[in-house]
Amino acid sequence: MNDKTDLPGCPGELLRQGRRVAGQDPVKRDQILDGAHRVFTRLGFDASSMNDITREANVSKGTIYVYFANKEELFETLMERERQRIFSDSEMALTGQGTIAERLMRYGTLIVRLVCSDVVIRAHRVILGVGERMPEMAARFYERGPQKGKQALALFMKAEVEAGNLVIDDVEFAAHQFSDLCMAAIFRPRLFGYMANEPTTAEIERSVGGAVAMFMAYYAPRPGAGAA
Amino acid sequence: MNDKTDLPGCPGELLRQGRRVAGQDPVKRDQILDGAHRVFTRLGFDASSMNDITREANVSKGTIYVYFANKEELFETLMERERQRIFSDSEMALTGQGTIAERLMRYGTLIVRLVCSDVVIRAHRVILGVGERMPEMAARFYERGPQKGKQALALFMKAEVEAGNLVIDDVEFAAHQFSDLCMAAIFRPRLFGYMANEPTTAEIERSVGGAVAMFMAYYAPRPGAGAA
Amino acid sequence: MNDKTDLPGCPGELLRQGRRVAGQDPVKRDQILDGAHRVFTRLGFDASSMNDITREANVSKGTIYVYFANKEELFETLMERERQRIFSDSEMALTGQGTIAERLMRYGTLIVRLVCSDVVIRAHRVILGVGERMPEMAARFYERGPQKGKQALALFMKAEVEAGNLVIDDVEFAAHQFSDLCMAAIFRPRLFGYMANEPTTAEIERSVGGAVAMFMAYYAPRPGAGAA
Amino acid sequence: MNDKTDLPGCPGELLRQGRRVAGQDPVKRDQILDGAHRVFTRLGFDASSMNDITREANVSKGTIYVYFANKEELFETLMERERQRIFSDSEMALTGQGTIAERLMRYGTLIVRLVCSDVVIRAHRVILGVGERMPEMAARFYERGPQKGKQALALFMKAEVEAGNLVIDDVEFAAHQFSDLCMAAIFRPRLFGYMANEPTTAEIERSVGGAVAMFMAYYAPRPGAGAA
DNA sequence: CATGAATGAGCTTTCATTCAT
DNA sequence: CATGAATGAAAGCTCATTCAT
Repeated sequence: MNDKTDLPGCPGELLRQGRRVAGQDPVKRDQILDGAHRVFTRLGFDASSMNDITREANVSKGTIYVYFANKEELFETLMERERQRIFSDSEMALTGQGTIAERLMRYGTLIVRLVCSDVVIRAHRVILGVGERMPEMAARFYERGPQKGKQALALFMKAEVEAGNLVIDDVEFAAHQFSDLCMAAIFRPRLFGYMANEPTTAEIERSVGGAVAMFMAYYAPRPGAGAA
Repeated sequence: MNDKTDLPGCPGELLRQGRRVAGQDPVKRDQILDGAHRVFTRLGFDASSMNDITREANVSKGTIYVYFANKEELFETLMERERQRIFSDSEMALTGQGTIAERLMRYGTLIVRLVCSDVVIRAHRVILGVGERMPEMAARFYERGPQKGKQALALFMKAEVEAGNLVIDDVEFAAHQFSDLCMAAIFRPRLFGYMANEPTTAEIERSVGGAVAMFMAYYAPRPGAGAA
Repeated sequence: MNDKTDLPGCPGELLRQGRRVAGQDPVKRDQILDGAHRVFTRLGFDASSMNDITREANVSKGTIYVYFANKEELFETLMERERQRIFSDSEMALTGQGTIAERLMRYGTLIVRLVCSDVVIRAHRVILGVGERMPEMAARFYERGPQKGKQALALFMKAEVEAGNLVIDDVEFAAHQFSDLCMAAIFRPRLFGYMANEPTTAEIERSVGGAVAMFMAYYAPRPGAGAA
Repeated sequence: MNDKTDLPGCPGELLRQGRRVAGQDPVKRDQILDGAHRVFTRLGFDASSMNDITREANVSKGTIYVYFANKEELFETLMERERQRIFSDSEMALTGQGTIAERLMRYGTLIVRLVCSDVVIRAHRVILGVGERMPEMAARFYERGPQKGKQALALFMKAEVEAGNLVIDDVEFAAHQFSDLCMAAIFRPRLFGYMANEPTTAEIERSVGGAVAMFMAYYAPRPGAGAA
């Protein structure tokens, strides 16, 4: 997954050749992004001032503008980085040992813990908050984030269907169903802050357990019973 | 000095009797809220200026401040109004004729069409965008909006469980499951703008149909087969 | 002292003829001035809003503009009224029984108590605060207020000089000297708020007593000693 | 968010060491104060807008807010500076050669010329104009300004009393008396703008001369005559 | 390169004044 | 006449961005 070629923070090939980039310090760049992350997730895009970021990142104003053309580019770069961090290894859970149910359980547990974590929920809110004004960015976040995880899940399902272990007509749709079922009573309450704390392991287990049970009841062929 | 309503002899008790302030024009008030709605959903809270609203609502700056103490109060009032508008009659769908599946189908169709509509999705984004800074407002929106609908659904399920038509251990949880299943492949893509248009009737039917099928397969007792 | 002919609040002859004045209610007019007085002395001219006055006077905005053309005219009218109230009867103290010293004592006591009272000190501050922008008004306030009192005092002195009881070259100057001596340690501290409370009778007595003693020591001819 | 100095890495301790804020330009600071002085003394506190000051000081709006947190702080800083400038060396006049009368004459001349100068009278008006709303500031101005001068005078008198050259019971009171006597016919008319121009040398000489004469007549022991 | 002082457009909010009722 | 809702210019203040050092 070579996402790097169209990072918003690196607008075009010029950057990798011209003198602006020469000598840029990736450590300082990350330092800025780290500060920006704290500020943006706390205040949202508009309410965050470049001064806030400057203070939080412990760099000067001018320095930020060396690394990022403007506030929006800084924001987009940051969100790109966050997306990559968040959704980097969700598919891992599907590989490995165990029954289908066990592997689904592992996968569901991982994504619920991940997606409903404080940091990810906050990132969601920030992105959604500017979704109307930066539509491609929000769409891209979804496409390369959650959507990607579901594709991996769909591929897994497709393999199991072909192996005769599952009976699913539309695996992409089923992947969506399973994912959303896993966080059924969690994701939206978390997003709105109605559920203040990260879900406990017990809560996650129960939710994902319910999802797996329901999913298997419907999609796993039982002797003498068709599903879809 | 702090003189929002511009009423000199406004004795306080009168204010809280009928309309909010004696002599205020509810039509103009709604006119302001309508303008504010257009602006806020387009730009989000912070990026919307009072001037934008002034222009969109076709009232003067001062007039807005006669009806609303400040930008935040205007926003909160608006969001309250939107919430009430949106989630006023979702439970209707559950009453009326038909089998359980038919009624669930009706309910699911209604909430998906509603919650995933452009206007509601935009309202969600706006609220989520300020969720970090106005946490109670976002939480209240969820509690009195989506949460309420789910409670009605849970009550319906409880009745059917008691009638022996469904076998459900935790109806609240099951209500969440059903709701989220209904919009499985729709809500999140819509929220992020990945799915640009409102779902078609066909898409909704398919999604809700899948949810009903899965739900019934798991929670409706079949002769000789236990569920939970 | 027919001051009424050039009251700022009665701009010209038109008012006394045209329909604007016909039917104006002097009670309501005073009601407005009373409210304005409370507000202006509390906040100063600029920081007082017409709404504040409206609230304090318990009249509507429009009503104020029936009686006064604008904020400035209201202010000037008020200050004119206050001046007349304050400095109406200071000369009384000089007439009546008693030695020169006794009468000076009476006069001094009266003006110190008056001029250093809370209400007059506040009026002073308000007028001085706008003195740069409404110079004629402030000057007129002084001319027809304090200055007038001093003229009465000078006349008294002149009479006593002619009677051979005092030896004074320039009575106007001596009147100033006596007046300022009376409030020597009081007026300026009061004006700046350094002396928070109105002077007590004892303080006044002492201050005026000192003034009289000093004045008499210098200006009253003693056998075998010339003064000025 | 609240970011007056625009310094990101401004660690707090540095701020209170030398100049107020590391890197701030004292020349520009004075430039702002000079402009503010012109505007404030012309219009008073409330009627002076930050834009006026901006224009008069020839700096941008933002720059003012780098040096001063808000309008009030700018004003207070300015008044503090003016106070120090005005009342820095009034006591000098008392030291040096000459008889008591000569030294009093010198002192009186100096303070009258100073206190009744255009610039000081204007400063008085501005301060008094906000005295009701910033009482401590006005009181402090008096305490550290005029009051201080009088204390020096009182000390001088005390020394002369102890040397047997004067007979004064309460030197502080006498100092007030002498001071106010010096500007008897000048200070108040000036304050109200009734005396439009700064007093001439002749006027001052006469006024102070009268004060010295009166003061000495009362407080200087003459052979065979007691005073108080 | 890094810095942060300077800019000025633009923000939210206030208020003297008007005028339809 | 009295009322007070409406107006819109102007207030204090912020902040993304630039640029001399």
